[in-house]
Amino acid sequence: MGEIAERAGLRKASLFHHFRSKALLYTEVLAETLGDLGQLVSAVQGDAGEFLERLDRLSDQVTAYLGGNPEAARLLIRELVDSGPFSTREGSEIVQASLAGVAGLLASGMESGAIPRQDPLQLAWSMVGLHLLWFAAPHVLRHAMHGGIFDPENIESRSRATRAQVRALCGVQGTNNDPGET
Amino acid sequence: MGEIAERAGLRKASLFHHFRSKALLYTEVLAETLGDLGQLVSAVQGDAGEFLERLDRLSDQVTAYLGGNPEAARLLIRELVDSGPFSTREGSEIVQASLAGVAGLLASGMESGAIPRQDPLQLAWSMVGLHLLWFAAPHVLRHAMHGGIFDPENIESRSRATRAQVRALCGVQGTNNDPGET
DNA sequence: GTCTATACATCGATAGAC
DNA sequence: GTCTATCGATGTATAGAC
Repeated sequence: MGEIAERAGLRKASLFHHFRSKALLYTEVLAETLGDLGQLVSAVQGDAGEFLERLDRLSDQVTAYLGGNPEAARLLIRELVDSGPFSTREGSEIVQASLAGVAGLLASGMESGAIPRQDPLQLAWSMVGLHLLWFAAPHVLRHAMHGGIFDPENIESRSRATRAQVRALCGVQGTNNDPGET
Repeated sequence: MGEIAERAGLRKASLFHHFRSKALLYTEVLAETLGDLGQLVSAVQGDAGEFLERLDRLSDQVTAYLGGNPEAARLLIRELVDSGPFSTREGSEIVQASLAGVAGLLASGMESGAIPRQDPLQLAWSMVGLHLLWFAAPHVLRHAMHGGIFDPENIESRSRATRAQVRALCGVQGTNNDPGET
């Protein structure tokens, strides 16, 4: 809390005036991040159009969001692996709902024949991991990515790779190799 | 350190007799885990046989290891997303080497034509995420998996799904749906 | 090697002046 | 609303007896 206050340009006691506890501050930030991503899933679910197009759109938007909010992926992964307030309280339902949303989207793709039938939950969870972990470990990949993970050029490169990997993971054929599309 | 000492059946001061600092204890545990997994990769690299067979073997062995060591995946993910001692010191090279090992294995599969050409690093990292995150968030998936993630039956189920997902992620066709093999 | 006791620092949170 | 000052708890680590 001391460091947060310092970066915000005030003292620790003043920060406690705006957030009555550390847990409340944390919960507020996390809820916003989780809500943003959940909205991306909901939007794609309600959209019209081919399943694969919607899947690509979701991949792109998630990548853009995580790329534009460098703390988001780390924050989420830490909450998922540690048992934070969102896993013990009713916040757990939010996580479950988000995951079920992704699984439902994938299940609809299986029913329409766009992707092969498989366990939607395991597929959804692997997809979440695929998206999150890339942006959650900046220092591990900094050696290999010139300019760092959050460099706009590298985000664009990751966006293309993610789209292809998500399709491949779902079992869509012939789209794994980087297509010539710009 | 107090809780660790308690579980080990001695007092905190006695634990500090065996490990001179908390960081040294942590480093020792993490190095063992990282070494175990690195050895799995090295073994598969040196093996003979078809690429896809070796890839399946690696998937199975990694799943078995993570399933048999419930703290391993969480430990690794936390070290990767936080910047622990293994990211600032020369331990970073160990992580880089492990990742490069997986990337190298995948690159060899591309050269032999077993899988489509693509960025080996991005593919390797996504594969790492696919393996780790499943076993790193037990409480999130406990609702959906009866008996919990580490139930032997569920580990077996995850092993089949992982093998198929890894192949699919690499771009191998026609293996995504759970095959009839047992 | 293990213990009790304690030094020393940090952290979440509060009290009360301005 | 922000500040200084401080409480109380916790945590890493050490001292020294046994």
